[in-house]
Amino acid sequence: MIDFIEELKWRGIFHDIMPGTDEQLEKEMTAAYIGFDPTSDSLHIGSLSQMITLKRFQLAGHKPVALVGGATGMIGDPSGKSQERNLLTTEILNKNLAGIRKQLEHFIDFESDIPNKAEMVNNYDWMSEFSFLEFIRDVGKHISVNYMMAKDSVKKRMGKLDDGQDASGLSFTEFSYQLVQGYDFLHLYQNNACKLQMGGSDQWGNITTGTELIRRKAGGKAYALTTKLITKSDGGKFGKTEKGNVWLDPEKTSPYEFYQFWLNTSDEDAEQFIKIFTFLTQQEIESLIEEHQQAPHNRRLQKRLAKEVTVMTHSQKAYDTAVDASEILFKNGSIDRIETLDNSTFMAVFNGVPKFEIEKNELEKGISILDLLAEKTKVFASKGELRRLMKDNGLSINQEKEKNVERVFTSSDLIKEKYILIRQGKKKYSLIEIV
RNA sequence: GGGGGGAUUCCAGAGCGGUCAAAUGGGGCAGACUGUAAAUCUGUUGGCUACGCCUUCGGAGGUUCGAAUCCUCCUCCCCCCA
Repeated sequence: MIDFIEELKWRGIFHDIMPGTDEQLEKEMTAAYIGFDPTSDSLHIGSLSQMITLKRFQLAGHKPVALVGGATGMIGDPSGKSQERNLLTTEILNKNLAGIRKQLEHFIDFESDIPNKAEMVNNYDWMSEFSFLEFIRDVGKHISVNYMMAKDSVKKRMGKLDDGQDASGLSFTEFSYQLVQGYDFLHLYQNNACKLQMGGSDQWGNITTGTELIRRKAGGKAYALTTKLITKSDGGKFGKTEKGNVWLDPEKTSPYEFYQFWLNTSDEDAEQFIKIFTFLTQQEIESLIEEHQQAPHNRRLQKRLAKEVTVMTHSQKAYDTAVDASEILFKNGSIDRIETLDNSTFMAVFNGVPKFEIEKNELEKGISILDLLAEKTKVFASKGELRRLMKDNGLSINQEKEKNVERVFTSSDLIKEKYILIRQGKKKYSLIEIV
């Protein structure tokens, strides 16, 4: 059996642990849960490492429990937030829960007939039954306000900040979040024999409220394990691009963009990420790192990382298409190559590229480049921006550099009889389609 | 309640009657180099029918030939003393 904690440690994701956790894991098959916040209808790659942690836990012979926060999502976790959160409506929450369930099922085995098959629970199922009075009598009585106020996530929102400014304060609703999450742990401890809660290091406070509650109310012993929050070597926030979050839902982030995100990982981060986000063995990873250091320009590490994560998240097919698209868009992307693509491949390659439309007859009349790209379509925000780009030699039309501001377009400029391909700089494509 | 300071272009932050579409830095975009990396260097960064015109310096008025700059009122923010 794989030593789960050792595994997390060499992968560099281990953060903190409550004493006794390792003994518990050695002693017996243990159930552990991680909570997922339904703040959106898809998880993004920030949650990916948590899902993988659950998966590793399962591979180590233990039983993972994925909790979707139907109840806690209604409240909002103050951890890591400097401002009071807006509440989600029930309708949005339900939609989000459904989306997240689907993604969790894709990663973790909830189906097969193994003793440690995964379970999914929704804390709304037990919290919605709770009356306020019952809750404050049965749960609130066991935890002191002093204890709750000592949490970092709460302290940061009260009194003065380091720079002397007043903290933003937090509502009773957010203050009570940790109790609700703590109760989840108690509930799962009592009903699902769940003895361990895992989460990001920002969850430590919430998790220990749970173990405390279990100790006081059930007289039981429960454990906590946290993983490091993933950071980038340049200090930027992990999982964000200019376009925002990188989502696991292919509708929100196309497999091509997803693949590109991982491919563009910096050298230092790639060494870290391949350990965290793949199931490759230590030997495999070490030899990859060594290969990469020998010939960094080949970017073997990034390619392998991107492959593993894309196949795992989407599919082998989606990965193949993403690689094809990358080849076409970055390497030998001659216009002839693009012209000879069949329609479905063409659409796959340009899936996720912003698309703009133009009336057929406008093009037949002939239209100037400035009007086409900055007036009729909004490929560029202003004509000035487009002029500047052309002056800097940064615009390509159908893969040919274009510097002529007077250029006029007609039907003869179409590729595949209905598109004009615009490229800004090296990698930013847009597609105009006639309608 | 009393006293003081401030609001400037994406952000930070100069400007304090004409030479201001507004210094400088950051960020963005592009070019060179390269590995679709990092670092570096270069250009660019309100709009347009472009050697000119239009819209911008919290909001509304006013003084002036001329205002981001002066005056009045309003809104919001911060600091100090109670």
